[in-house]
Amino acid sequence: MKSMASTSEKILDVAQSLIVAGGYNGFSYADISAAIGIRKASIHHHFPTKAELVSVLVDRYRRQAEAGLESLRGELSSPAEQLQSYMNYWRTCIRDASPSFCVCAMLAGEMQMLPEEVASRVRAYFQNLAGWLTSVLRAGMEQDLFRLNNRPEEEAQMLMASVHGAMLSARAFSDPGLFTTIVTPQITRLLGRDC
Amino acid sequence: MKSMASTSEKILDVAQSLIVAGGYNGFSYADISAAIGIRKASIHHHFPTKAELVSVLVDRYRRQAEAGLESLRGELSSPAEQLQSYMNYWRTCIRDASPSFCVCAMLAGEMQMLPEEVASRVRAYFQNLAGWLTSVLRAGMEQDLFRLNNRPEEEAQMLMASVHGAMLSARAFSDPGLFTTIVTPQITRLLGRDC
DNA sequence: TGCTGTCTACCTATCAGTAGGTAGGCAAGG
DNA sequence: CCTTGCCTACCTACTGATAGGTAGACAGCA
Repeated sequence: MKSMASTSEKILDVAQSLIVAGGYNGFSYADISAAIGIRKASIHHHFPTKAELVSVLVDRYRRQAEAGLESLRGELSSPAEQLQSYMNYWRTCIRDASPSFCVCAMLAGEMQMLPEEVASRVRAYFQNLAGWLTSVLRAGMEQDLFRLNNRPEEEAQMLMASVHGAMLSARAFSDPGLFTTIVTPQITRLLGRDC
Repeated sequence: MKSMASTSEKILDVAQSLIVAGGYNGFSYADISAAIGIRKASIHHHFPTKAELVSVLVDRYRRQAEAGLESLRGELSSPAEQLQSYMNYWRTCIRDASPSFCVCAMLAGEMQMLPEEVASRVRAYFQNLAGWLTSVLRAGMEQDLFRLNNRPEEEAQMLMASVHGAMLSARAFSDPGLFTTIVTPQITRLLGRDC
């Protein structure tokens, strides 16, 4: 009864963890094949080309993120809590699994040499996340929960950059706690504590 | 008289631009060979293994950064100007050459699958940069130029994450201006403008 | 003479991707 | 009921290209 995951979903799961560890060029069909115990050729049956596999993967990732963020907005009334909860998600990921990282932040670094079909989907993820953060910040501003020094779109970009940069630093220093150290004050700052 | 660069320096230069574009797994000896017009085997003469090449490259990169940051501290008396000037360096890089990125930020993402000799050097770069930023922030704080809400070490980490995250975003959105949009307010914030 | 840098020619391993075949499920038709 | 035909999922075996790396020859220069 456990793990009803289809083969193609297993392939995507493994590929995702491999991308998180080493990026687009950091994994091969052979790696996936070894991890889930089917032949290389069988993976090509599900995903004819690598670009297609990663495209599907990024689409799925964006949809999952979209759904997760949307449900945060539904379950938590306060924009401040929504923001905090988004940050907590990553804090937990990074604390529990050291190899944790945002798939799209990883791929964004390799943007220049990604197949266009993949690159455009990474852009879509960034746009999506920026949009969600913007609307949460705007809502918080209108409720006088946040005291923003810049336009919501800009503050959203700043926050997003902090989160991704914090992931990078946490990984560089092999220190999961560093993520919180970096991100928490950025959220605190928005809570009007500065005036 | 122009370009007295030795072959090994040319190799490192090309390798660096290739890493910036696609990371450790994103380039090969064949790529370098094609770019500077010598055979693959000749590159092995200068750098027997890829791990060694990248180790030397990161060492050189760290030394150059170290020297550059140190000279900023020598030439500019105000910590605020020093910080601004560090940020300007990257702003210019990113504006002028779209494929611009910090070598070590790139490699930090791949940390998990980097040869240990490379990984440790990437860590050294991050430590070095964090140290410089910390000391600049501390100096500015003591001169009452900065109004820090956190300890200088933490603010340094926050700033570093913002810079690297901003590079990522600028690349993801193919928008060099986004780097400034993200980083400038972070510096402004330190200038005590918030009270 | 011996060292430095480059070359040609090669190696083994792995890459993404293909060709062609097999086993089983399922549905239509006799 | 059972056969025919198609489908999905997987397989073995292979391709051409490329990966990082090596061996040994040769030319020029100290």
